[in-house]
Amino acid sequence: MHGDPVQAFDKAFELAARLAEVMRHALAERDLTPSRAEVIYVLAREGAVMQRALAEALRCTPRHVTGLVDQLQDAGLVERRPHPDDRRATSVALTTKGAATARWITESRHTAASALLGDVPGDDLAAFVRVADLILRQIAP
Amino acid sequence: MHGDPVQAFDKAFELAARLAEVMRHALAERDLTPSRAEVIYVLAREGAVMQRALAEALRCTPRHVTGLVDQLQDAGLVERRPHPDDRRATSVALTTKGAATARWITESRHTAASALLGDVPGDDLAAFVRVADLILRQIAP
DNA sequence: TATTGTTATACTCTATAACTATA
DNA sequence: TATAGTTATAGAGTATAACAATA
Repeated sequence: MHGDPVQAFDKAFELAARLAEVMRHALAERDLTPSRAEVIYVLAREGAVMQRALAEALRCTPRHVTGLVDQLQDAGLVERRPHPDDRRATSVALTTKGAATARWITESRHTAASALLGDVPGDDLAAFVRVADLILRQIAP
Repeated sequence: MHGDPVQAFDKAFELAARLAEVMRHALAERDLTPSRAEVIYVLAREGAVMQRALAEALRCTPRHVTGLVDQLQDAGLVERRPHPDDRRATSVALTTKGAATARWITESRHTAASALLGDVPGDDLAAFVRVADLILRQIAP
């Protein structure tokens, strides 16, 4: 069974479902959800960001961002600040605790990657990334 | 950047999120959700199945199966029948329309697999499946 | 008039707990 | 007493629409 597209396709979906489950479970340890974690990830990468920009980054509605930021703010991970140039807008940024959570996420990623993939031959990993990239390009938004 | 575990790990998650989104979108065309589609998939593979067994196959609660079967029954895709040996139990099976939907799912899978992976070299596909299998074994339930 | 964010409302997916009918 | 399924209830995630303040 070498290189059957349907087999690889099914495998990708099975992997998708299981990884999502594992990720939800790991994030729950810090009372995070995939969406909340993505907010933290975006803020760690980009610094202070308008809620509107968050909605675009997460591809969700502004209303939903309000809720996510509410939750993260209640948990002390982010803070709202008035936008310096536009008094309608709200700027969101990580708190010290939020930055620590971002580091925890990064470390967990590295730890899990080593545990799951540390023994995989480099050529196989490279092929995996090639195929994944190809799929991602073809289903790009 | 040949064979970085963290890169492959991140790629797997990105792929997971996008494929889930694509699948939800494709299934919505027939008013299906991933869970409802999985019920159909199980029934297509195993024939008539007790609701209790469905709950185990989907790794969800019996209560949730009640709801899923209700929805699929309303849509005319499955039917409930009394279990021949146990009057407490309910047996669920595909209707003719449900069997047709199962075939549509299979065809869609093949079509999408060809479109997304038809041009990928066989060796890369095989490596992709190898890595995916390795990850799946390590995070097995 | 258009845009930022919020309040109000609702739908879907999923879970726990209590209950009924059977085993 | 234990099991199969259902009713009742609840919580998370997400969406649309109407509205406030500001641009």
